[in-house]
Amino acid sequence: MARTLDDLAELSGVSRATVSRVINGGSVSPATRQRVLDVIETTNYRPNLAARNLASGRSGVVGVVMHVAAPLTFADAYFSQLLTGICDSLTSQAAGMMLWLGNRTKQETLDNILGMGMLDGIIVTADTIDDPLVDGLRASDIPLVLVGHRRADRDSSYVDVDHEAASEAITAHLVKTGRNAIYHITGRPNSVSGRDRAIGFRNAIRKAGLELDGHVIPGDYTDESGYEATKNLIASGLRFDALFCGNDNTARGAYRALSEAGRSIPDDVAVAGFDDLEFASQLGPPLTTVRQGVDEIGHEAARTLLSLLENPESGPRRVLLPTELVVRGSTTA
Amino acid sequence: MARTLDDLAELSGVSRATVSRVINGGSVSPATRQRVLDVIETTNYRPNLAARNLASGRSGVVGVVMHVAAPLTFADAYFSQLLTGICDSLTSQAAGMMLWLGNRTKQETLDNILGMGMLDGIIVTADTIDDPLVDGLRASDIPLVLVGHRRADRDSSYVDVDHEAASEAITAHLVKTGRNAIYHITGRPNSVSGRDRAIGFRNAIRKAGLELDGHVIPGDYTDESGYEATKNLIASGLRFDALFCGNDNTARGAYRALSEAGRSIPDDVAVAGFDDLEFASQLGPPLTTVRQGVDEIGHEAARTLLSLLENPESGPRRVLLPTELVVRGSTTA
DNA sequence: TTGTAAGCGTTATCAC
DNA sequence: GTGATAACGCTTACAA
Repeated sequence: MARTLDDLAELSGVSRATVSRVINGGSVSPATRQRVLDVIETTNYRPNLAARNLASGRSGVVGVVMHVAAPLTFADAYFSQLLTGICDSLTSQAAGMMLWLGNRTKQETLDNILGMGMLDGIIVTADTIDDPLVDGLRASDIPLVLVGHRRADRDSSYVDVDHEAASEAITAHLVKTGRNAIYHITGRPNSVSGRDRAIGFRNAIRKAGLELDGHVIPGDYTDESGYEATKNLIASGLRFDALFCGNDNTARGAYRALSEAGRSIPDDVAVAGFDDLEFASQLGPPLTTVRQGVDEIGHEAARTLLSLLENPESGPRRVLLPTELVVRGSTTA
Repeated sequence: MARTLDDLAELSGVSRATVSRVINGGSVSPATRQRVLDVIETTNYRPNLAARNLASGRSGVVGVVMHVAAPLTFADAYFSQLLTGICDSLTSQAAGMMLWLGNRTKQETLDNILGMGMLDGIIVTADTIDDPLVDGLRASDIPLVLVGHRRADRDSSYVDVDHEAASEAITAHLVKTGRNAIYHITGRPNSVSGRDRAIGFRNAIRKAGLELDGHVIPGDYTDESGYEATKNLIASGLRFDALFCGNDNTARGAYRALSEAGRSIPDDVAVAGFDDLEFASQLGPPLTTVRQGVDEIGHEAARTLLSLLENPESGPRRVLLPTELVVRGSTTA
């Protein structure tokens, strides 16, 4: 069993350089190429990545960093789906991936990642707005694609959806269906998506000329926060006929609180979410929400990074994926 | 900014070999060591993994392979928790990890993984009993730790819990609390854990001298399978006073069916699960189940592999982690 | 304790 | 189209 290029070279009676050309697609005569390919086939040869990396400067391995509070990582289906999407795309492109999960301190993780010293590029996602790790990574000279962390600066590549526009759209839908006392239970404080969704909500409410003051209630993307916020709102005695929740989880919590209070959805209160997770369509009534194809985001992130590596000169990639407003029974009769 | 050992050597006025010794803990005089360390500190040097790997034969990177049907990967909290545990342990040991998710064909994945040619070892988990990928990996000469895939052969290292004993224990608990028409809704066919849990169930029933024939109903670990199986059982008109479900998800489905049929838990039917996922304690009534510390399994898998790499001569590691019977309201008044 | 030098398995630049 | 040959950055005998 051939272990090195030299073995292959000897077995096929050519030089190592020629074997390398066969493998990497240099110009070789059809006859020799075939001969070498046969030998490769029968010997079950596998190139040594480390050596290849050392000689060429690239490794075929990209890093995936999810700098997210540990328990949160998979509580929210967002991250698992994202990881699945990225992994899937990368594998099909024959690129390896190294993974960093959780949120250790910036420096520790940074040393760890950069110390790897062999990553062609990095896909990074983080949940807080000003994540020092993201900044540290951006400061390094390794190609980077941010996910769900859109930046205003001109030199970052990112893949994201337009949370702001989507939120404005779904809020406008609530307005259009006749609601006029609309509240928003926000996502996690300091999260990029939470902030942007709240902005979209405010925009829509302002455009509709509706009351905004006190209509933004802090939440944190959990079922519980939706439940508590809704319960408090009910207890406050304020009139409300629609709830735009930071995500589907939060909406599910709101359902519970409304049901306990005997308020009917959508007759008394319309409820809208964000994400379109699997359970959204199975709630009673089915939840109106914004669908963002999370695995598609993952795929696109991988594609984007690979294209960036392929062609680094062509400047940063800035990809905004479309969302879809999914209207179901929770907002319309 | 120093990029190579040679840079460091020059800056600190010693040879490259000495710098290498400082970094890898060879014998160096305190004075020179300090001098070199200072230079390393100020230059923010990071060793090149590929070169180190090429020269030493080890990379500090382990592979993690989860050969599981894609949609299943994170539907079951088991795999996410496992991954989190592994990742956590590995990172804290300064070991990198490469990840392969999903279940592509054996050969494709195998080429991909082995072709990496730089992994020090692999942690592999798969859901089916005879996974060819697992066999392919075992056939390679790379150190391997199996998770949830205990093997009888004498030369595999694994980390698992004793599904069989745990199932026997929880079934015995049902017997002891006076149940005598006990049914088991199994886990996924061909899954290692599903098979072992069913064996444990059978053992307990036999020892109790109860009826076993027809009492093992096929399920697949999903909520739905629990719901359907229970519904059918009710429809069949057969008397039953206890249900041991393949996992907590399945038990949740059973709850729904029982509730729809107006049967009370635990008065009419006792229900038991397996896993002790977060929701188990929040069901009404709280679910009696088996707790297996999944993240601990992940930690242990990482530790085991690292120890195996450290000391390959000392033979395979075979770790069975303890489980805990958690008795709650679903089986006792 | 320290330095010298021989690899590790590729890729890539030359000549031929 | 093909073959020498010099990197790539590090580890590790072996000498000194």
